[in-house]
Amino acid sequence: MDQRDIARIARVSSATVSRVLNGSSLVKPATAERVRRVIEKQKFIPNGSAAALRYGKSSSYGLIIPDITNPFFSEFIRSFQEILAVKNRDVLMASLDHHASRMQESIRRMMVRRVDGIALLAAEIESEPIEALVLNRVPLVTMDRRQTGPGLSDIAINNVSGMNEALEHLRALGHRRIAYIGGDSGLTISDHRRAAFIKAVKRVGLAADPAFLREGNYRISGGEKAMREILAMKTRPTALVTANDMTAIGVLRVLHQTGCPVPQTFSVVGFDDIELSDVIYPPLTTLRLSRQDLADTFVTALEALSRGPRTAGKQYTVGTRLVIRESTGPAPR
Amino acid sequence: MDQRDIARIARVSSATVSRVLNGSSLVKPATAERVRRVIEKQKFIPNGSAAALRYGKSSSYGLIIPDITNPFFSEFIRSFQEILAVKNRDVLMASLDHHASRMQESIRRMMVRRVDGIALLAAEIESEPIEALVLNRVPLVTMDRRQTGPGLSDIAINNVSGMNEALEHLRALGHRRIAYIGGDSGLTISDHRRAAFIKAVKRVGLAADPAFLREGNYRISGGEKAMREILAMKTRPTALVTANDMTAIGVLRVLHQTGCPVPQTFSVVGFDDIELSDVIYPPLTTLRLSRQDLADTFVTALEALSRGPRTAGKQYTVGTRLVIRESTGPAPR
DNA sequence: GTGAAAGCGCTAACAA
DNA sequence: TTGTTAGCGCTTTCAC
Repeated sequence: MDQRDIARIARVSSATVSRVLNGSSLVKPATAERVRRVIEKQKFIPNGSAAALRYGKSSSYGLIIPDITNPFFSEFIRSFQEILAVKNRDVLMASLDHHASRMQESIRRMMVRRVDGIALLAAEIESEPIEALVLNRVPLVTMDRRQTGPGLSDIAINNVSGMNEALEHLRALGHRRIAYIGGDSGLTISDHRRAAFIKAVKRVGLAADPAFLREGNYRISGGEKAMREILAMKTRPTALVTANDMTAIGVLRVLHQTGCPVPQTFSVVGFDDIELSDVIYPPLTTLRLSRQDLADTFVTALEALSRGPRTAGKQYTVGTRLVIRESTGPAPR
Repeated sequence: MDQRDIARIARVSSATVSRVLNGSSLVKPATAERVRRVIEKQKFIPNGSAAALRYGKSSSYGLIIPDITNPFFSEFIRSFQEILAVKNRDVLMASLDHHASRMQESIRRMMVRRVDGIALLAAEIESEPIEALVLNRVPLVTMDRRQTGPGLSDIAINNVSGMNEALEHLRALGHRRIAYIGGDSGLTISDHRRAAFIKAVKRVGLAADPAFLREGNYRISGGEKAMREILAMKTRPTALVTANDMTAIGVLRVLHQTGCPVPQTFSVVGFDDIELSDVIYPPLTTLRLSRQDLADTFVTALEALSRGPRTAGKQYTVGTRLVIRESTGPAPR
């Protein structure tokens, strides 16, 4: 069953059916109505592949994330899809799950599908796949790479204001030794966040002790490992800031196991504000990075780039802000 | 850049390029090699829409889930995608996020894309969208609907063996009053699971007190609400079985807040074994339902149905088994 | 072993 | 306001 069949039954041409389907104003209302009725009656479903072939694009976007089981990303996906569903666009998702090698393969699959653009929230990307995208005029929007170009936009996370808030909060509570547990080192995202922490520490008049800067992996396990190392130190911090909430959950878990009450022995500040943050014990003080805002910005950026094939990229920013719950308290004396 | 361009450069016809791309054995190795080199050199990416148009199918599957932020489903997605990526198939995902109305719309979008089949892990489905799928010969594989037909398979969760294990475990620990917190009532999935619980209770020689059968919503909030109601009862249970781990987490949270140590005051058994189960406190005793097995079965079922347009559906089963951790212990006396 | 050519279903330019 | 028609890029007979 194709448009021609509908056309035949409705006694019009297939062009008219196409016009009706696409809401062209050129069709006489009565004709349109007649065609619509036939479409309805026949339960006709247009063939998206044909339209995609004709247009050279598929009205879908690719989305590449590092790890779908990290709630931050699944919550992001939800927002991203929701926004695009309203615009009648599909999402082709790929989760790397810590196999960096999948990046190439995912991008290729998306190019075969002729996606109208790719949102890349994942860690590093090598220049080769980027070149392939540029070459094929596929818009790319990255997160916190701080690099733009033709068809390439970036969304920076403004860690700084949030980190400043967090450090002021901790400082006001009397903390002077504050540690940071980052993400996988080497990722630009980790580096920026870490740098924002260091800057904020200095800003409140404290020294950034290198021993207090630990590495994690954005997962619970990384938080656990780093926290155990910290507990083994002779001079311990009294507060910890982590690169994301999963890391903070790992930290809390170790503290719980070793019988260190939070926030009496340590204050903990997370990053992201995943839904779980409000549900774990104690509810986590954290830097909120709105998935909704982030998803909105990604869509805006993608749409802007989709307008022209070599539109200049833009640098966008989304902010963070402190949400105070119960995992922070006065420094132990 | 299309196949004809490649053909021209390689001094062959586009048919030969197509053959090379699809690994046809009809091409002389030397020719194939030459073509491959040109493809490589030109960084040619075939157009999937054209192939899809030609074939009438898109080498992709649709996946519909109720809630992507429930770890059970995000873990499932990971497995499902991983299996299909190897087979070079894409996944078109839709998360309903508790808007049942999105089902129709999602199915329609998938039909427009001419998916080769749909995996439906979501709650209820009305007969209308199912008919549309059958009419268009789109294979459908559902979970725990226990209904099959031409082009329609089902994967039942064998709750029974797991529930029996759980009840035997609790019974051996001396529990006699055991409550159940289910999912949203009215869903076939909830009903089956609840029925399995009741059966298992009787099997270990206990009565299934209706007051001990509560309703939840598969989310943390449902577990919290039900647990608060249970705490308000005059005769309380000493153990709880929940319809999924998120519900159990809600239960644990309320018990924590009200100062009831687990498992000393209540034993709690979850369902699913999401990765978080091992990380919360206390680590959750739960009925493991392997996402890997489930995803494997879905793919197997979809592929079986894809072979012929009206292949008879099959009833599959995946099992559950008890994982004992620390949220269960001897009944308080 | 390879090529020519038809056609998958749709849209848009042009004609009427 | 509507119809005719030429492709979009690919696969697949059918010839050679």
